[in-house]
Amino acid sequence: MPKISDAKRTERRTQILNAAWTCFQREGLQATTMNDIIRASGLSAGAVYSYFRSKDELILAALTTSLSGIRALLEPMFEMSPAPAPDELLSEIAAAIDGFTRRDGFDLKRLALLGWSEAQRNETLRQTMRAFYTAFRHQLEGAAKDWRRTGLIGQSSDTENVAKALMSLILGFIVQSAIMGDTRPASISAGLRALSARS
Amino acid sequence: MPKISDAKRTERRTQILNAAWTCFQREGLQATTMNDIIRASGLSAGAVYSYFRSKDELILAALTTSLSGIRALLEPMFEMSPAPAPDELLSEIAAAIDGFTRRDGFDLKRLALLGWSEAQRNETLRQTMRAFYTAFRHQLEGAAKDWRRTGLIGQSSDTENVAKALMSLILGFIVQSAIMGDTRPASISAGLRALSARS
Amino acid sequence: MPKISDAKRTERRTQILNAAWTCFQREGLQATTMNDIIRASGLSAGAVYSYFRSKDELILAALTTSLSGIRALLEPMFEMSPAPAPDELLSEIAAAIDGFTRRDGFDLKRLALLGWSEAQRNETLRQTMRAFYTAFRHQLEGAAKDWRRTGLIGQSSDTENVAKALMSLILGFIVQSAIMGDTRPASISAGLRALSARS
Amino acid sequence: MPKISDAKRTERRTQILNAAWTCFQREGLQATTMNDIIRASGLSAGAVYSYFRSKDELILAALTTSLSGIRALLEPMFEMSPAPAPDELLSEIAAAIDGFTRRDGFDLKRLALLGWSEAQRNETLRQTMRAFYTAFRHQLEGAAKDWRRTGLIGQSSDTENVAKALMSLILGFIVQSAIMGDTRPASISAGLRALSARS
DNA sequence: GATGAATGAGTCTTCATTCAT
DNA sequence: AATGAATGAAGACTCATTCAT
Repeated sequence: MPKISDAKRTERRTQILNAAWTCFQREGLQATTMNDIIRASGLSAGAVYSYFRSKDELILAALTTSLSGIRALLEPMFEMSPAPAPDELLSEIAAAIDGFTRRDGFDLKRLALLGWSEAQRNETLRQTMRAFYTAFRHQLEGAAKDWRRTGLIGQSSDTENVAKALMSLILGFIVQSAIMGDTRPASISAGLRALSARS
Repeated sequence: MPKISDAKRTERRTQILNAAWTCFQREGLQATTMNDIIRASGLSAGAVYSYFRSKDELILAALTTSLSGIRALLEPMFEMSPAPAPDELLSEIAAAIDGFTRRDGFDLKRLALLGWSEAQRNETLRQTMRAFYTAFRHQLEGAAKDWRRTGLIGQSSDTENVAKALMSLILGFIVQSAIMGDTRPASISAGLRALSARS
Repeated sequence: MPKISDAKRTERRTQILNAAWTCFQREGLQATTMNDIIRASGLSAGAVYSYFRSKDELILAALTTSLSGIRALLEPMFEMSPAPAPDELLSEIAAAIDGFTRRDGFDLKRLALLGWSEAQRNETLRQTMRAFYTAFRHQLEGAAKDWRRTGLIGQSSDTENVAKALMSLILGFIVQSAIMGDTRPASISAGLRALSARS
Repeated sequence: MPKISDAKRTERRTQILNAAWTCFQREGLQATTMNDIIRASGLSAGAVYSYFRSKDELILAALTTSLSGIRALLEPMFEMSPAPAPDELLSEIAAAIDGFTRRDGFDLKRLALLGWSEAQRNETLRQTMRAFYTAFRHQLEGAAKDWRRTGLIGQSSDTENVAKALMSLILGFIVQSAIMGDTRPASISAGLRALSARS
């Protein structure tokens, strides 16, 4: 076969990544063997290794691609001006994350848990994640500044802390949803609303 | 040789579990080898295997014991009556989790992330965790009912959702703290306070 | 496409063999991968395989060609009549071998060592080498007969043994030069001279 | 099995080394697979790897042990005083090397060729060999000094060169014997004698 | 009861070779 | 004729677990 087209190359990469995602979710990152992925991808060992140099690179690619997916998914929510109220923003973000799972068959939440664990022993991954979450929190802080300006939250609020709290609500939603399976996007925002509304 | 005393047995188990904790945190659950644990415990392979039948059992025991540790740690906070205000309770719980890390040298937060990941592929562990978190959330809901009664939150609040939101805040604190390393217990409760205090 | 010209074919073969030589010397015979050679040759895998059916064939060709190179190099030394004295012949041959290395960038001596090793497990190569060395030793024996005739060595000398000793001196020079790196062509002939000149 | 005795450990090591030697000679160093050695040793993969950390370590050990064997074999020849005449010393050394092969079933000469080749790409091995051959040549030079003193060779002889020439004769004997199979210890010394005895 | 050497299935990865384009 | 992507058997090595002593 002569030089393969770029489109084909990308398609093959995606094919392998999809196989990897499927396996990773079913078995976990370390427990998935390269053979699992190779079989699931329908390609040969050599082919898979010509696209990803090692299992670690494949793990990194799978997780990084997921992060990009979420970024693309959440980006639009921060472009509304003025920002939706906290509980609305929260429920929209949680719903988006939840929906991603349903739409593509990949459970972003499970993958997130796997990634956090992996990040404990993979410095590159840790850096990548940290950068991603930092950027994401910056966007949350941008919304918080909006809210402060428009009086949705107090004038003296520390927007960084607000962003951290919102971030926690989202991450905590992911954990509860993945582990307990009984937590819907709306529950969290309703809970936040209740906590905010003193009688 | 005479049967070993129960006290001795318990001590040995703890010795092994301590070794396991140390290794698990440093290397991750899957990446830790039995040999790592055996060496760290100062015992022989046979000895370790006479206390834990398999690596999986050891992982389960390590995580379950951690959960018990947290339970013991957090129990007292739910015995105050009336319950402290939401932001106070939150910061106390987060501080307790954070402090556990510092005091005993075991990072409960890292272990939590590892455990969530492992729970994806270990049904027994998943059940155990689910039960633990459910019980914990019930206690949070108990506090929420207090708050509703005392008017700290609205009369029509759904206390289950409040518990879910609080739970999220705690779990999210754990994630942020472990991955980003820049989130203190007080930040989250301050953020919650800001979100609650409309101008 | 029209059939490639013979000249072109020969050029390509040489190009590949040069690449192979370079790699073999740097990495050893077995440790060199076909990919190394393919990359070094600037051709495609398919192209290389259209000139040499297998790696073994390429190894054989590379070594055989080297042997031919040496033969061509040493041939003239046996055409002088009468033959130069033993120590002179020895130093000339050693110098020629040494010079080959320097001139063409290929270290004939390293290649020789690699070849001897390979000959242990490749019958074809062993035969080829044996034939080459036998022929070479015949030429040495021819010189020895000259010496016997001209009285440079005793009348009753067994010229075959003389050839074997000379051959040893040359082969041993190659080994010492390649492994120890401190042996010059002149050293060997000086040593031989000293051994011959009883006080 | 509780702690194994040192004698047993040594025996196991030897058992593995013997297996390795056998395989290396039959197949070559690189072409021998660990599985070959494992099967030949009668042990399991894990057992072999508990004695030798890697294939490279096993190769190194096999060659190093061989060198020690030769050293032990040749040592006594340099302890006679005065040293035997050059041709006698030569034939004794060559005969010893030749005999080693026959006695233990291991062909030291073939192993030598394999080692030289391997030394091209293994720095540790190269150092070890260089040290060994240097020491050996020093002993030859010691004999040469004896000869110079006793008038067997000229007073102005450069003993270093004499040693290099003798070394060449020995190494060359090894090569010829291994590759051509028609060269006996006595041939070389007879040849040297002929070369020395001008009419 | 304790030991730790031994087991061997299973892991990741490479690489000589082929063949569709 | 040439290309180089794909193949897949085979390699080195690991590690949870066992069991003879």
